[in-house]
Amino acid sequence: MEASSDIFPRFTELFRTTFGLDEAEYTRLLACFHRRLLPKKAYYLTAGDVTRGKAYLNKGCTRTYVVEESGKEHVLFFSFEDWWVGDFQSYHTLQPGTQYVQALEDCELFWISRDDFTRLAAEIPKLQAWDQVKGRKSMFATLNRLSEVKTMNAEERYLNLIEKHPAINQRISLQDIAAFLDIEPQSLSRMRKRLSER
Amino acid sequence: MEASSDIFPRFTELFRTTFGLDEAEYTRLLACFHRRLLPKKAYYLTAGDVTRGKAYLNKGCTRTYVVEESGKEHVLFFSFEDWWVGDFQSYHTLQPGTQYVQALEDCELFWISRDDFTRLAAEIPKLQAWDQVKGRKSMFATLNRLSEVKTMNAEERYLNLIEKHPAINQRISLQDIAAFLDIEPQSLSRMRKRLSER
DNA sequence: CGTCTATTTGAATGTACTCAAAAGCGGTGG
DNA sequence: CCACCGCTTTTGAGTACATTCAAATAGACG
Repeated sequence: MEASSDIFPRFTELFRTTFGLDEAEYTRLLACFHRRLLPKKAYYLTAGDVTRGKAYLNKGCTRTYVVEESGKEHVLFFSFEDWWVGDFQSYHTLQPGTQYVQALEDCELFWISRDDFTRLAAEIPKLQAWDQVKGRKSMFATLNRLSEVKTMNAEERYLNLIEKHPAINQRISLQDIAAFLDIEPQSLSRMRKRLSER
Repeated sequence: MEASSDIFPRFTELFRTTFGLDEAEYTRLLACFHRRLLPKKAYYLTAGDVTRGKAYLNKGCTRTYVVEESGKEHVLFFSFEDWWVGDFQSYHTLQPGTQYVQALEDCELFWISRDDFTRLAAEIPKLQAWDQVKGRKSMFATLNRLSEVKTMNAEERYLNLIEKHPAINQRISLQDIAAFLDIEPQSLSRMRKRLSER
């Protein structure tokens, strides 16, 4: 991928400013990334795939979900601009994953292979450190999600979601939000009506 | 702590055999651990504590739980022999934690301070690597737990728990298992009756 | 404008919940 | 050894709320 910081300012800032890579390191890093477009409804990953790399989400949003035997879908989380997407477990174990990652809007991804990233990380200690910190933060987030799912009911989790992502209703459909809350679309529709009546 | 592999064979095996530390490294490591007894019902951690180290659970079992505003307790997981206990987030951020870790039986812990572990890990690369792998595995486990909580109902999760820990009913009380499943003790009692009638 | 999908609304059902009480169990002290 | 106490588990009855099945309405897209 070629340098042209105009079209991905956040990505540039992440590695240059926030993260402190010098010009040479950044150029080398950038050369390993590949731009990939994912149209709405297309899959970045499906269950059974082995994750071959990691992807920076520059534009658009995705849902990461798992499917129970009955066929019901459960959204683990949504991802938006400036997030990294992929199946963490499959990435590290090289085993087939269990997650689906689907574009909910037309997406632009910057993709880097596992091998390239591993090599770069070995050469650039800052990158290694960043990856570890990112892994840890992701762990905190997941543990907090587990707490949340266990301690809060669907309505509390809905209000929580809206608080964190005020524009969520403009970008994510009712049924996807319902699949995130693990309730039926009808129940979410009724919940919204109930909440708006206050 | 002094070397006497008889009383903690799994711990010794973990670092010597499985992990491959040499005599000198192991002795140095062991010197940093402190034996700590935790009587039944005592707390290793409570919400608000900053986790100052990590602890290897040599004997006994614990519950790690969070409390919702109403006062209801939700067990995130149980820990048994050969597990490490602590509040992962608090350990890394040095912020007050949100979890309670309570002994469900008389416990024996081998405790090491964050500072000692950090220093040792810097000196012994294998230890560093092991810690990272452990962190990753713990991440997989948490993500799988999140999936499980979202896709399975209380009965499925109960059967799952029994499958993984067949002796759980001998060691953990009905109310603690109910708090793990996020249902009322009455409901678990009825569920057991229903299951035994088949 | 018409078709297809998403959302809303209605009615009946089921399951876990709450409140309440009884039964079981373990430990302590007389 | 037995009686009592506290705590855990079981059982009962009524209630609340999300679900299911079903249909109507609204919105999106060609």
